[in-house]
Amino acid sequence: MMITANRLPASGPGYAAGMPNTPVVTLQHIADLVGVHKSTVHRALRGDPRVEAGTTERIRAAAAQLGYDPAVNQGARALSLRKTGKVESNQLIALLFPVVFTRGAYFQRMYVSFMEAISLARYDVLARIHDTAVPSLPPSVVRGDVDALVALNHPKELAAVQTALAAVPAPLRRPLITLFTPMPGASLVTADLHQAGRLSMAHLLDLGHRRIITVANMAFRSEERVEGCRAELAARGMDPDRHLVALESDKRIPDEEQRLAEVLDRLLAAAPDATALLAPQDQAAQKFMRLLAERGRPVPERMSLMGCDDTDPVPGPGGGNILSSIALPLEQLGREAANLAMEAPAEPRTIVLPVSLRVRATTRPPT
Amino acid sequence: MMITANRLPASGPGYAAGMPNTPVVTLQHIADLVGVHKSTVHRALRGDPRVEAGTTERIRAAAAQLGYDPAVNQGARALSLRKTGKVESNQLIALLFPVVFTRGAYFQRMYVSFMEAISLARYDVLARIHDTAVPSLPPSVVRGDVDALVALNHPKELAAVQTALAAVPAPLRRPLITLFTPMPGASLVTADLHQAGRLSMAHLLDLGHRRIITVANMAFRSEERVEGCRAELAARGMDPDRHLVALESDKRIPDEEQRLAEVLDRLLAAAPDATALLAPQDQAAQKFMRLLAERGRPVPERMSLMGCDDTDPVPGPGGGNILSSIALPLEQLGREAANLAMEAPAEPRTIVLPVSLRVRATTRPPT
DNA sequence: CTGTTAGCGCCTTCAG
DNA sequence: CTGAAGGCGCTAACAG
Repeated sequence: MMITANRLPASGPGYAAGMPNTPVVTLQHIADLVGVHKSTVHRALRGDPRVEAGTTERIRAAAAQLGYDPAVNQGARALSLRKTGKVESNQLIALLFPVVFTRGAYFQRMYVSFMEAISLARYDVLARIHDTAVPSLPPSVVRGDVDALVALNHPKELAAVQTALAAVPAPLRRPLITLFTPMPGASLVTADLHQAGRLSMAHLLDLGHRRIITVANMAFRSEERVEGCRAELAARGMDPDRHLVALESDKRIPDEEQRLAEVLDRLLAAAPDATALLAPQDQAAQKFMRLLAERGRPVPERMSLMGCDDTDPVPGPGGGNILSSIALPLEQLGREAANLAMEAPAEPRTIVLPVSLRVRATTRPPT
Repeated sequence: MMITANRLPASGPGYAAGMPNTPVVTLQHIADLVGVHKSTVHRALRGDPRVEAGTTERIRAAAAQLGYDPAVNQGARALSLRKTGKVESNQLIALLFPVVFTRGAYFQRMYVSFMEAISLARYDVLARIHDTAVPSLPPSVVRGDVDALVALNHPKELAAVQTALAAVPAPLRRPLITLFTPMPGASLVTADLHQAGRLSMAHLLDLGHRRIITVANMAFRSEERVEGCRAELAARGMDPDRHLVALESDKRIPDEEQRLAEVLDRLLAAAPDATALLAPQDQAAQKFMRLLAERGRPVPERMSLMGCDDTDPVPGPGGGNILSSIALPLEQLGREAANLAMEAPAEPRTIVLPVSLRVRATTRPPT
């Protein structure tokens, strides 16, 4: 192994111009100024009641005067605390996510509320795009500089994160919080996707649909959603296998448009009498809508269509969104993940948030 | 001053379950294993040629075997290096931005390419939402943990950042890179907004427009854009004051819709014979379009309209974008900011990227 | 109530 | 070519 020397250029005159040459203030400096020992300074600044009130006062004043900032010497503090096994919060949460999620409203809505919750508490976010190409953990995480990790990704990548995390020394290891995908030993923040399946199925059944098709593998935990669909059928005493046809899209087809067309054609072949399509995501719903029209099944006249997530509106003639969908509480998911991360609970916890049905114009009784 | 004890819960059994109890490996551990002094280990791992080749080999093997990770003990290294005034890169870039920018395509496009460039180089991003409500610098920045800061904000907030930065001890202070807004002593990455003004004005003049109205204070550095407009007129030997009417919107009006309506009414009153409107942003353009229609001046029949930024499409009847605009290289801006930050140049540098005209359907010759 | 000491892990200088 | 010692700034245990 090789420790690469990766030096930073020293702050040059360009930045020094007009900038004060503030030195690094240490406890010793304050001690010298007040005329006490540095450990007394340490105790005074921590509010140790054993220090005489007057001394504490003088020390605090000196610290303020010198501009002492405990944050500056966090490194030394962490080093020292390691001796006794204590860990101090750095007010920093790591967030790992794949590149693909940076595009699209889905992730953005969670991300923004996550950032807001973090910033509100005066924490910071260590963001890293985490792909299989970059499987390593950020140095700050390895160093134990973060209070917790939040990871949003597919199971395989999450497993890689856990493996990497297992390799960091136990005292520096921090809790992991995943979004949507449960991982053993990690906290989980998710939406009730089973309920999402039940609600969408209930809506279509209430409208009178009896042959419904869906794609089983497109979004996070699609299987949970499909299970919910089947559970709703079962709860009504109906045969899931008869009323719901779920097929998987072929992930080997790189082009999304083609992939959707291919699975749609298979679905329609398997259930030519289907009257409703459950799309696993709004984005896909929009595309399915066009594909269905091309196949002589315009939505909603000849086919009802439901999205999921309620993130990407399908504008109708009036400009408003016409897509019936299941709304996920994305903002709340981001917030809950942030709050859980800042709590950094010693024991893994699971938070499941409710979803809600949004009935709009793409669903109607079958003709 | 008070150093608040902000302890983290120790990693509990929940996380330890199935997790190896990896200890923190230090140079001393390797030294013990190989039977040499820890300073020899240090030298060997750094590739110091003075160490005997065989010894180096054995030390490296031992390090690998124990799973030594230099990142784990960065804190101690930084502490020690402080003695000699050296600074080591943490592969970490701070990014400060206001909440408002997290919504909308404008920021997102820059942000994603910024993150991608950073991640590609195996760096990380320390993200903080920086508002006037949270004027302090992240502890990691104060501690000198980042290699550079990138800040995207309005001049007042940027000034606050510089003030806060001036207060951090000189050896821990890192270079600042701003986007769009030049600050003395900081690097700048921006688009050629003067050119944006010239190009949009040139386009309208070429179409035959002679009375053009615009808003002077809505986007970043609007004044530069307006100056460009005037420069184009001057370059053609035309009187800027006669052909261009620029007014400021009233920032005290909280509702954006109302604010735009108010300035539009003033503009139309000041130049009733105007045939074209230059909107400072695409988002505003979309709203101006509706406001103009309401005022009996439909775009483009009775009024030509240009956006700026080319971020928010205005869908036409065919679904495609119909808004003529000036495209800013937002992805490139993000990338350049990232690269500049990772270079962390000692001397401030300025990067100005070109913009380009996008002619679409909202501009046509005056009738 | 306050001072002294040792040590967290590393790097560097000085000895040998 | 390798070892020993000192110190970065902090905290905690031990003296007084």
